[in-house]
Amino acid sequence: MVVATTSKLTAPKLKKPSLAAKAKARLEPVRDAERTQQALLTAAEAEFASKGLAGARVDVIAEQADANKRMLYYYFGSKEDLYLAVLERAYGAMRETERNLNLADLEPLEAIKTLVEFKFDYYTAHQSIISLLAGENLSGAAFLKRSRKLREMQTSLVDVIRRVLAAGEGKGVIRKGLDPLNLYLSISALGYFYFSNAATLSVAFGRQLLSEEERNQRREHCIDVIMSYVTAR
Amino acid sequence: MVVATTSKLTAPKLKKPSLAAKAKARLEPVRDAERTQQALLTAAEAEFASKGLAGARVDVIAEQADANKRMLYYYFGSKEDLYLAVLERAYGAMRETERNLNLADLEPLEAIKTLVEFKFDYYTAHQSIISLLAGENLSGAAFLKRSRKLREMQTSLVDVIRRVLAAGEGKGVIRKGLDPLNLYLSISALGYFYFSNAATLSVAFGRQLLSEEERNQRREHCIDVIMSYVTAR
DNA sequence: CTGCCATATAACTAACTAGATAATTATTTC
DNA sequence: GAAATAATTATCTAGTTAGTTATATGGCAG
Repeated sequence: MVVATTSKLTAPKLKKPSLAAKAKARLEPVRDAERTQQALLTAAEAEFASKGLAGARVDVIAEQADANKRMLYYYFGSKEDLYLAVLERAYGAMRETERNLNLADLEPLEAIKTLVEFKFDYYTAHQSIISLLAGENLSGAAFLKRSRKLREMQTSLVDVIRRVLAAGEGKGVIRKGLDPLNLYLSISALGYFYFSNAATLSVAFGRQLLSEEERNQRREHCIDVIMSYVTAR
Repeated sequence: MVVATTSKLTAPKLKKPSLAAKAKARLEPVRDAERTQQALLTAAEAEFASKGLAGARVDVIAEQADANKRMLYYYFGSKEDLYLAVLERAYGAMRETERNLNLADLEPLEAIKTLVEFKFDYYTAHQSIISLLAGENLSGAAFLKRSRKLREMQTSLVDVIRRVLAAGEGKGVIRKGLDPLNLYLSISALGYFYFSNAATLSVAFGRQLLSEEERNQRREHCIDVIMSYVTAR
């Protein structure tokens, strides 16, 4: 049965259907600036998250987005500007979601617990933000600093926590004298580290840390640590 | 006064004195394999830590080490092998120091506190390990996995913590039912995150987080969080 | 003193990669 | 339905970078 194998040699190269071609088949417009930009952003997020800014390849991004490389430059100007766009989108989305928690409306202890759960669950669902942040920190936050959009996003979450802590103190349910910034850092840290260092930790402990079971245990543990820290006794 | 400026044009190129030249002046041997290797490793650690594997430049490493680039290949084979050597040295040193803490010899609560302090202080003194770990995690721990030396280094620290917790439970000073692995992760996390994400956090909060004062506060906070979690009540 | 070789240097190259050029085609506008 | 515009493609290029080649020399064994 040589037929099957020879077909590989004789058949014309099968070009994988382009995004435009697929769109046509679906009766969507062949040319769609918005769709192409989103496809590029999404592909770029995956590439930058897994390889970092220096390790990422613009050719790979274009290919993964089913777009011509020229479109990347057409819409984003340069590799670095594309990276910045990815960063702004991912980081901005996280901050936005965070803001919408409306912690001030909850009972103080419930508000703290909600924040711990949110942080953990957001990282679970959006692990690329971890990689992007890690890469950004490796470069001294060069791009975060450069971004007007992100600099202006200076969170007021610490102020929210401050009010929550004050309310809790007043009701006698939260320890006195807690520092809201350090508390926020610790809440972030407990969740972040587990995801950011899962790869090396899994090797160090010879154990798959990211399994669903381990993750649920870790989630409960994080809540436990923070709640036992903030609760008045 | 044109003299000073023209000298730039007429003077022969000033070669910066090579490592060998300096050694000669000091009456040290001009050729020293060990010294060259260490210089390369040290320069590489700085370069890999600040730029990551992909962003690092072998030419920069050689130059910073006052060595010829060829020596890098002579002693380490390739950029990746040099990176692995850096990783093994830095990671190995941390694990080695950790092992020497002899936590089992301390009172249970004192042992936990010592570990928290150690982690925080080690990161303070060796911030490049943070960057190396961050880079390694971005690549899914590809190199850590590849390293026979590091894989064999599987820490027994969790077992030590397990024994410390058991002893503390027996004496009634430590909460019952704590999970040693999650405790170790949390202790690491509280210190690590503060350093690994200092750059982006400083932008997000418009505040220099790494100042000595902030760092000391953070250190106390970390101790406080962990001790209030583990202490029986 | 001399011959050897580990250590070191400088100059080169092949491959890669971000970005540019220029021509082409779909969609919109009037 | 023609002209204008926006989106897209294939191909090229200049600069960079990991790794190599060829050559030189300091220091030690004998």
